[in-house]
Amino acid sequence: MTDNPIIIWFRRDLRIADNPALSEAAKMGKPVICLYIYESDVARPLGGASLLWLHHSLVSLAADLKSIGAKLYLRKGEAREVLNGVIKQSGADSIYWNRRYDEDARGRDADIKADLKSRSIDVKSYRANLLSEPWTVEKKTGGYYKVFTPYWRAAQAELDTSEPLPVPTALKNYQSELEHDNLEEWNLLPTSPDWGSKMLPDWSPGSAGAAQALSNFLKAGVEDYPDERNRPDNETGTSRLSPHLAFGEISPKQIWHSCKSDITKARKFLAEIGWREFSYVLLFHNPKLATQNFKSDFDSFEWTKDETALQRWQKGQTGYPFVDAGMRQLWQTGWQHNRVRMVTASFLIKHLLIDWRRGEEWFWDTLFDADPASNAASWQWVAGSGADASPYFRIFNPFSQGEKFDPNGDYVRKFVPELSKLPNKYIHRPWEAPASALSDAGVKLGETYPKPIVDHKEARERALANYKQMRQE
DNA sequence: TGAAATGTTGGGGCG
DNA sequence: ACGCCCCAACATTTC
Repeated sequence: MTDNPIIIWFRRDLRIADNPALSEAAKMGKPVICLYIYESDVARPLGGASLLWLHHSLVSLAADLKSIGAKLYLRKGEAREVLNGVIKQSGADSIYWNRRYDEDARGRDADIKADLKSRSIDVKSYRANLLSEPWTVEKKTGGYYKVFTPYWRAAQAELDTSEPLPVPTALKNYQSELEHDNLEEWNLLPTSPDWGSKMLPDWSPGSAGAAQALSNFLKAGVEDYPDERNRPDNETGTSRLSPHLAFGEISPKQIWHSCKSDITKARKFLAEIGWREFSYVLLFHNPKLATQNFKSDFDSFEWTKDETALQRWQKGQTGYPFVDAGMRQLWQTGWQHNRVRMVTASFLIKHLLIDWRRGEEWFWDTLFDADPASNAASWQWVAGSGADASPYFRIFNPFSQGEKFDPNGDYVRKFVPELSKLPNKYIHRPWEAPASALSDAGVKLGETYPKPIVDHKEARERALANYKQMRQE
């Protein structure tokens, strides 16, 4: 056997446990070069929140690798050129990686694979971030599932829920020096202003943080998830694993395995893993999922181009406390509770009639968990343009949703502090509060907190009329 | 994983 | 005892 090194190309699989590419490379007994490339030629660059997370996740991965005797090499540039350079410098004769599924990355990976193979480099790719490949679950009549429930029923029979791979122990690190970037020089962290350091105390990027989040969630009781997941005022009601999953700091298989002792108890929670898998099926078969209506009848829909309204939604100044709390939670913490995502997205699309793609872009930029499949599929779900989508007439009421799922107003008070002294009765609808209640709470509508940007009833009727018209055309 | 309008039922107040 | 009205509570329909 030659002693030529193997390159392990890390992408969105920033972990050392249950990492097939890494484990397979370790098995070969050859020196390994662990490499992360900050690709400069991607179709859709990461958003600001994702870049911040990536920085810390890479720091964490480097430490994890160090603990098993390996170094993480960082390089910026076009993947093909970087890989060619590393091969030339190191004499590597193999490259292993874990697959990714968005069209741009898939295309690049396929080109690179063909090119390297033609030069007798051994290229191997693995499934690491999904429980089944998006092309494997098919209907009996052929084609892929476009409705979640039958998809998930069929998929569960085919999921790979085998034991997650352990952290490789016998890793032989490549010993010579290689060209290497300094992470700081990539400038992934925001400066002037440094909004990042305020966001991170809530989070711990990296595999250890992911494991901790999972353990906290399971301790709180996964059996309570079906109800508690709807309560944004309960900080332990959801797993908060989404950013960790998005960067591959934890694998869906590891999550599944942690629930294995009682799958029934965890069924609702695991169904959310199922939605993630389903989103990847949709993305795989619809590469333009983030920019093109899944249902083409929506192509004729005339969205409004109200920049002021868009900005008020983005900054949490719509005058609907529950919506504003959600948008401010996103801006301040890089995350928004799932129940609230449905409400804020519905508000942008249906109350303001703004194109779902504007919302998708905003979430892409501001969410730590921004994911090419989940983000696009979920926005289309709310718009009604997606597969198995929310029906056009489903319009979330921005204040009754708050009253139902944040009954004590704790969530609103946390993120919309200027309303915090309002009594529960009016916390979700300050425009109905009598003048005395407002003045007692120090609220001046239109000054300290905005009046509703649109009237709910009118906006609802307008949305129904517009959607109805589109269906008739 | 919706909201609102409309329909139905049944108890209680009351003449 | 009876009919009538009101209305809450629940069910069904519609968007």
